[in-house]
This record gives sequence, C-alpha cells and structure tokens, in this order.
Amino acid sequence: MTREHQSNPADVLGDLIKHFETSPEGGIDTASCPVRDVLDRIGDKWSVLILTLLAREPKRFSALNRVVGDISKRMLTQTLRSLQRDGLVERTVYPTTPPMVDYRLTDLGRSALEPLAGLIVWADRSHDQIRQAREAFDHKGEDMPLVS
Amino acid sequence: MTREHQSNPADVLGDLIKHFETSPEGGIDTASCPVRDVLDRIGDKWSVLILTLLAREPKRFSALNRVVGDISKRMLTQTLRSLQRDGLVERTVYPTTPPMVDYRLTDLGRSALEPLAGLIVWADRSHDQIRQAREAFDHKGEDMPLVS
DNA sequence: CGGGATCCAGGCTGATACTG
DNA sequence: CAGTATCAGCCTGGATCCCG
Repeated sequence: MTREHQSNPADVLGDLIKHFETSPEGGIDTASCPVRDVLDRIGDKWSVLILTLLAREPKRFSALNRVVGDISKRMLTQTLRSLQRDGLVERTVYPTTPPMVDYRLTDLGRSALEPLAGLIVWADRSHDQIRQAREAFDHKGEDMPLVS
Repeated sequence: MTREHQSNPADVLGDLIKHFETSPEGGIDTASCPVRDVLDRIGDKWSVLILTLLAREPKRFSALNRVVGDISKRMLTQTLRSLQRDGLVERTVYPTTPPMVDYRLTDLGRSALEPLAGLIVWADRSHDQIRQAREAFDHKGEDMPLVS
C-alpha cells in the first residue's frame, strides 16, 4: 500500500466515522458528532463566502454588504454573529460617528481557510463534470439499463 | 514569501473570489458561482455523511439507513438521488426478489473525499476551540471592551 | 453606519402510510 | 427490500421599519 501524502482519504474518513459511532445500536449519533456541528455552519448559505472574503484583510460591514450584493443586512449580521460566536471572526467597533465596525479572521478562522480552500478548489474543478452529470441524469428520465 | 506547500490559502481563495466577481457592479453573482452550487449540496444535512459512509465500500440502502439511524427513508432516498444526479454516487439495482440496491462512489465521488477529509479533520480538531468560543460568547451578553 | 425587531413566505425535513 | 406519496411543522431567509 503506497500511501501518497499521509494516508488514504477513505481511511481517514473511515476512522473518523468509527469515532462517531458512539450510539447504543452502533448508529451515528448526530448530536454528538462534531463534524455535523461544523458542517451545519459551513452549510449555511453565507458563512463560507464571508470567511473567504475576509481571507485577505479585514472588511467593514458595509463593504461586505456591498461585495456580496444579494445578502440582506439581516443575514449578514446573523452570519457574522455566528462566525464571531464560533470564534472564527473578530468584531471591532470604532467609536466614531457614525460608528464603524470591521471584521477580521481570528487564528482559528484562518486555520479554516486551508481545508476550505481545498474544498473550494475541488468544487471549482469539478463543477463541469457535475453539471454534465446533472444534465445526463435529467435528460433521460430513468431508462438506463442498470444491470442486465 | 515562502510558500509552504503551494501557496497561501488566503491567496488561493482571493484568486477564486476574484474569479467570481463577474456581476456588473463588482458584486458576487450567486447564481454563476460554482462554489455556492457545490457548497449548497454538501451543505445539506446528509450528503457529506453519506459520502463518508460510502468511502470504503458500497453499501445497500437499508445498510445506510441502519447506520445513520436518524435519517428517514425519504431523506436517504433524496440525498442518494441528488448525489447520483451529480455523478458522485452510482446506483446499482440487482433484480432479485426482494430487490436489492447498492450505492457506491464514482471516481468523481472519490475525488471529493480528499477535500472533504481535510475539512472533516479540521472540524474534528477545532471542535473544542469552537465550543469554548461559543460558551465564552454566550456567557457574557455583550460587555467586553471592544476598543478603548 | 451598523445594526436590532418584527412579520411573513417558502423550502426543507420528518412522520406516516402505501406500493412493487 | 427499496422506495413513493402526502401532510404538516420548523427554520431559513427576505422585506421592512426603527434605533444609537
């Protein structure tokens, strides 16, 4: 078994999964699974995008609002709050008039960039294949021979 | 600038973001962003878990249902369908009675394991810090001095 | 400027029951 | 066994108005 970098992704995941099989019947207890917890966060509509936008430098609330465009202030606030709550983003208020607030990544937030970048690069690269697969799937209803 | 492996995650993300800034006013057009597209998929409640469970070997519908435990057949079917539609998972029907169906990762699906594993490992490792940050945040309502 | 509060529509999701 | 169908609740997220 030649391991490329460190180990096979399938094995890494397999081990982690085992680690989560803590419920009585051997099932996976959603509540006690840290991964679900984190995934739910990155799964929300905006978190990853915000994190990504803050990757290079701090940004002000209105700047984020402007760049994203189709996010409401409500959701921007909410997203930033939960990121702040999770310790990924730091909020700084400058007591000027009118008030100025900026957001920057914490060390923890920055540490998320690497795995996130991996995923995003994968998404970017696989996008075409996925689109093709979707079209193929949608095109024919369900008439392919699955097994002879 | 010493680049560790290949380049700084912040730079990778920065470049990708630029790539998505295709809307007229310089904002990010959600619709044309492949990353949002993919992230929405992995963001759903079960996809990543299913992908992870299929990492090692194919599994039958009922096996998946049993392992996950708290997923309804409805959602399992739906999740598997969308994964199949995206070309990440392959469905095989054996025309026996009663019918038997199994699911396995495609090459594309397997290619997703690596970035996914990165993210999951990060989630697993950061879980404690995040929990602590949350408690700290929740504990005190909002009385920390932000800037003198 | 940077939010908080409220109202409301829509989609996601689970529970249940039925089918081939 | 492997789904499909239907119904109902919840939560997300947008729109709007208001405040410091």
